Amino acid sequence: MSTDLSMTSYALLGLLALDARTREEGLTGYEIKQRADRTMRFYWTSPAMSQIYTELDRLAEADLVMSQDAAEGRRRARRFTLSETGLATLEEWLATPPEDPIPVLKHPVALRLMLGAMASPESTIGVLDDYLEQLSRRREELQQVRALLADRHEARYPARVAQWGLSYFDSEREIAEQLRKDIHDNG
Amino acid sequence: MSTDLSMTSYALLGLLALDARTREEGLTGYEIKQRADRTMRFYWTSPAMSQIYTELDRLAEADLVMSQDAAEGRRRARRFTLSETGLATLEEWLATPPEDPIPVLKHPVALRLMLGAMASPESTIGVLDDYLEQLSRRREELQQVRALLADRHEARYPARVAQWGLSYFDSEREIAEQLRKDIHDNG
DNA sequence: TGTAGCATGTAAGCCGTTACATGATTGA
DNA sequence: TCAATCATGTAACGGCTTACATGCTACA
Repeated sequence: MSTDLSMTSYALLGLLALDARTREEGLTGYEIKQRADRTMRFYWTSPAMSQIYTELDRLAEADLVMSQDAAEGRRRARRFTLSETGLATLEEWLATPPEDPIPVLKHPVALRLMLGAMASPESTIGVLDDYLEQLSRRREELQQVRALLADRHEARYPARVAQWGLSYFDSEREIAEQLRKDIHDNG
Repeated sequence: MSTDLSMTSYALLGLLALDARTREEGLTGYEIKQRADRTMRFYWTSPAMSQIYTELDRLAEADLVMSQDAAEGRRRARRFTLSETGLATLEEWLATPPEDPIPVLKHPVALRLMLGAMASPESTIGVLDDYLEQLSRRREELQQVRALLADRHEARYPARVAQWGLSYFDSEREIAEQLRKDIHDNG
């Protein structure tokens, strides 16, 4: 058990596990991508389609997922479900606390801000404004996801994660506005 | 000009640019790594030593940095400084607002929380507690960096970035505590 | 005298992306 | 009938990490 998968593998197993609670047929690679785009991208990444298929092949090879070709009449499709080994692997992973739980953050705006002294205050403020705009757009998207999950007891954990994301966006908005003002006032 | 470098390349150019304002000799790869470990890792990544050397070679090849072998007597070392082209490239990059300014966040704790329903509340709370502990450790480290920069006018932009990081840690602490309580109360 | 820190590099390999290619089905 | 969406895959490559290898210098 547990040939040490990548985080993204566990994430895919997780999406399958979540789905298994409400459906039986499993998910196609395409559908997994949609789920990832809708929620996972906010606190992880949404892997490229090609990677999802590659990853699913690898997981199938390791007997962590089972694939089943589409029923006749329908468009060609492979539907993936968690195997028992897959479920056990996922549960084992969940029970093992992460060695280094600090998130990896790659913040292009902060990177630029570091060099703000090399640019005009106006252009730095412009970058912050762009960021603020993107933030509110993203926040709204996530807010809609959150709304779909609200009050569904089985979805309370995903709802909490969405809440986390909203809180992050709010905090970013606040500090970006503060820094904007600071730069405006003090250069 | 501008053969489209990776973000990390710009980050390295940025570290060289910051250093150039107070020193003339430039930095060794080793010293760049130290700078990156001290500050950059909080909002970007601190690249592996091997990558820094590889990257510096590439930048030197493109005439964006100049390397100079150590003066005699000293231990063998290559010191890197920004070239004029390098400075121009960096300034051009700074003037071009990022196409997609949303940070990439890979949050292993949020990923696990998404699947909290598969584990016991106690174990999920344990993960959050570990996270909170790491957070406060990290916060303290950054606080010290921040303290070093405080009140030095030339360092006001790096100080702002540090401030940003502190605000992020604070926000994370708050939401993690809230969610911890929520899970404790409602499972 | 020996260990920690300074300093540089090569090799192998993983993870993930973009670009490309193919084809079926639905609905306007 | 034509575009959008569903659906799957291959190839090439970039970025970054770990592991490994080497050697000097300061200092306890």
